[in-house]
Amino acid sequence: MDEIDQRILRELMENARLSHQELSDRVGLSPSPCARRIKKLEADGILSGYYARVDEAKMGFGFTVFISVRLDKQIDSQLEQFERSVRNLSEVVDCWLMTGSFDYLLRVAVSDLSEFEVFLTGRLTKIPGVASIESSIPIRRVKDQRSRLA
Amino acid sequence: MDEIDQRILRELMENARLSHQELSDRVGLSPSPCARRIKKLEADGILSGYYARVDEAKMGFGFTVFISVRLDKQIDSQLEQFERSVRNLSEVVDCWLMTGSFDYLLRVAVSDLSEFEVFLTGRLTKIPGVASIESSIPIRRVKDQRSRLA
DNA sequence: GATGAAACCTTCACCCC
DNA sequence: GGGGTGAAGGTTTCATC
Repeated sequence: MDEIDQRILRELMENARLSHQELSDRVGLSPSPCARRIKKLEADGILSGYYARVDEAKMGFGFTVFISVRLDKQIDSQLEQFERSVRNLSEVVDCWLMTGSFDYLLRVAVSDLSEFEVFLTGRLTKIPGVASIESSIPIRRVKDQRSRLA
Repeated sequence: MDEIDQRILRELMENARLSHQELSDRVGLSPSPCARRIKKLEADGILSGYYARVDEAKMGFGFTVFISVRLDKQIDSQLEQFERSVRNLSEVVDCWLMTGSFDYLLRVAVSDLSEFEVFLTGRLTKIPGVASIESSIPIRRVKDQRSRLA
């Protein structure tokens, strides 16, 4: 992992569709060593996938809410059930299990406040074991780097 | 935007490197109408980019911390200065401006607790106007869908 | 929405330092 | 060990139906 690998990662993080030829221009190498390095980064699991970004606002889900959830019991079976439910809820785009009070932190994408209410009362609070919920509404995203490089 | 467009988006969200041929097999179309639909989705801004994912743990930044930051004054110039600083801090991978108490919510990726301390005391608290900081440490990511489709 | 031809890109063996 | 070259095979693109 040298300076050139770093530059390759930086370029691909911004544009995964760059051809080896264009990439090789930008990092100062010819296409085939470039391709070889990419193959190695993939084999090592450092490059762990390529994905398209879909604009949430354009899809009609431009209203984001962060939700902290506490369960009434922190037993395995209840965590598993909650996590299974959350994975099946299309509104939940991100979810972390937190230390401390054994909360979950969720990022939810909906169309507006009224759809959020439907989600909250009709879906999230229906999951067994959900004890309390706290919502925070963001104004805008300031930075979205997706993962750290250096 | 019909069922086939949805399926194209779903496939590309999982694997942006799919060739038009393979994609066309999966959605039940031949390659060129497939390519035309992708072009249109890109032109409409629905497909807003293609990104490589870099494994944070493999890069040595497997320790994630969420931080809530409050500024002492919520005036424009101070928000701007804070946001400029945050964009320049490589440890900060995600940042949202929140409603309510005009906090920022940050996701920070570091190697371990000691690097986190360096970041906290050496960088974040050095930004002018930072009044209070609250850290939360996640155990693991339960869901990472990146954006909502349906 | 499908077909097919031209242009382009990726891949790999091989050579070089 | 790592970088360059070139040819074969596959992919994207576009006019056309």
